[in-house]
This record gives sequence, structure tokens and C-alpha cells, in this order.
Amino acid sequence: MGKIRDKFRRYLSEKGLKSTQQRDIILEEFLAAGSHLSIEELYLRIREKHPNIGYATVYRTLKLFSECGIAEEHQFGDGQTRYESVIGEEHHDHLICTRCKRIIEFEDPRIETLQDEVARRHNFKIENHRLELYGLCADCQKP
Amino acid sequence: MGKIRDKFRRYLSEKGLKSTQQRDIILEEFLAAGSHLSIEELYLRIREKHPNIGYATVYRTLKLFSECGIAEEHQFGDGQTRYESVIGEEHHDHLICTRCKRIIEFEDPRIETLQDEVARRHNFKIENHRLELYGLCADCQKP
DNA sequence: CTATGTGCAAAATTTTTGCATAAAA
DNA sequence: TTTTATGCAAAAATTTTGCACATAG
Repeated sequence: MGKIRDKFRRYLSEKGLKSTQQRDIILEEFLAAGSHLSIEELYLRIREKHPNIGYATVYRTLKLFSECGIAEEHQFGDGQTRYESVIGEEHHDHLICTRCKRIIEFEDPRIETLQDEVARRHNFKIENHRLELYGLCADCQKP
Repeated sequence: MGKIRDKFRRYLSEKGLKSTQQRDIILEEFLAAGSHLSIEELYLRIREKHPNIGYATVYRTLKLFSECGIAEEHQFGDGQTRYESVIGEEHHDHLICTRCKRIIEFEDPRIETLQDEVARRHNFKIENHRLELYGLCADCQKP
């Protein structure tokens, strides 16, 4: 868990950026909060304890997280950018219920293997990927 | 090719919606244009020949296309919603070059099979899916 | 006729930016 | 002390909406 914080510190110092109170607060809140938070949701949570942190700082800081590889941006199609923390966990993909908006995570190494194969066929070097299956979750299929 | 137009007509009449000049124009332009057009790009093209068609109509019509299943919405992470025509073709996925922004299409039925299996395991009913591999295309790996 | 669609401009959303001030190195 | 970060508010950018008028059925 300290790994994420270390990676962030390291990234900041490599780039000559500064470690600030706000960045620490936002990182802690980001890690404490569950996955798939929208920027607004995160901002509101932070706001509760730290009413003086601005929206722009949250935007800028999340972008930093994403650049340094500790968070991933997602667009699940509701017009809100969501971020998910990414280090330490295995990469996972998503089942997204179009009715109740529930997000279920899964992973399947066999799919990853096939992706690598596709990439190789196109001389493509994968940095990242996104697999999302949209549909109805078990509950929402019941009438 | 007439299939798409037919499906659209059928959808309109099923829903009691009307077939209008604008909808026809937008559909033709959408089909004529390559894949992955952003709403703005499409609007500008339409604008050239039909300067009186409004932005809102293009938005509303593309949403219709997507509802009736002849187009698919994509967000490739540049803040622009893109649409792609979908009928008649096999479903395909995307390799997206993060440097030159090129989009390469591919399909792999074996991946689809595994997706179905994952869905079954979660009692999930897939309506749609999206697989995007981000990274560097062959050209952009050369220094 | 009647219901739906259109165009426009205004509003709502989401994200980015400029700039004076504050804080880190 | 010099550079980078922050907060605010303003600006951009994207998408949606309200409404009077137009058009399809």
C-alpha cells in the first residue's frame, strides 16, 4: 500500500514537481474511497474535511495520478470521467449493468493472452487496455 | 447497405417517429463518412452542403442511430464522443495509437467466446462490449 | 389536424485556464 | 529566492433543453 505513495513521491521528484499537502490529501482520499469514483464524487468527499481545496486542484491532481500510473481514467458512458486506482492489483476489466449501473470487476488471463497476440500481429505495443461488457446483471434480468 | 436505411425506417415507424429530410441527410452523411467521426466532424461535413441543419439535430439524430442499433458511441479519451456505423459489419475492436491517434480495427472471435464465458459465469447478459488496446502503433515505435 | 421534429439560442455540464497569492524546495 | 502549486473565477468545450415554428403522417 505504501507502494502507491512511494511511486507518486518518486514521480514528483523525478519531474521536479512538488509534494504538497493538497496532493497528499487527495491521494489519501482517493485511496480510501472505493473504485470508480467520478471526479465530482471525490471532490465532494474531500470537500467535507477540507472545504478549501478547489475543484481545479482535484482535476489537476487526478491527471497527475493518471500520468504517473497510479490511477486509470475511465469513461463508462454517463458523461463523468471516473478514476480507479491501479497499482498492486491485477489488471481487471468490467461488467457494467446498463440498468442499475452496477460495476462488476473480473479478470481473465486468457483474454489478456489473446490481446497480446493481436497486438503482436499488428506490431503494436500495448501500454494499456480497456475491456467493458455492457448489459444486464443477474438481478436486473429478473422482471 | 440498404439494410441500414431499412432498419432505421423500420425503427422510426415502430416508435411512431417521423422520417424527415434532416434525418435522411444525416444518415447519408454518416454512412458516407469514414468511421469514428466525432459529432463535430460530422456536423461540419453536413454543414457544407446543408448549412441550415443545426447542431442539436445532429446530436439528436446520432442518439437515435445509437438507440436503433445502427451506430455505436465511443469515447476514446479525447473528450469527443465518436460514432461508428455498426450494421452489416462484424463487431470489431480497436487498437488506438496514443501517439499518432491512429485507430486500427481488429476482431478475434476467440476473445468474444471468452467474454461470453465470463458473462455466463456472472449470470450477466451482454448487450454490447468494448475492447480497446492503447499503445504505440508500428510506425510510432520507430525513433 | 395533430403529433413529432427542427433551429436557434440559452442553459447545463464538465473540464481547462489565467492570474495573483501561497507554499515547497 | 526561485519555481511550482493553489484557489478562485472566468473561459472553453461539449451536450442538453425550451420554445415557437415547420413538417410529416
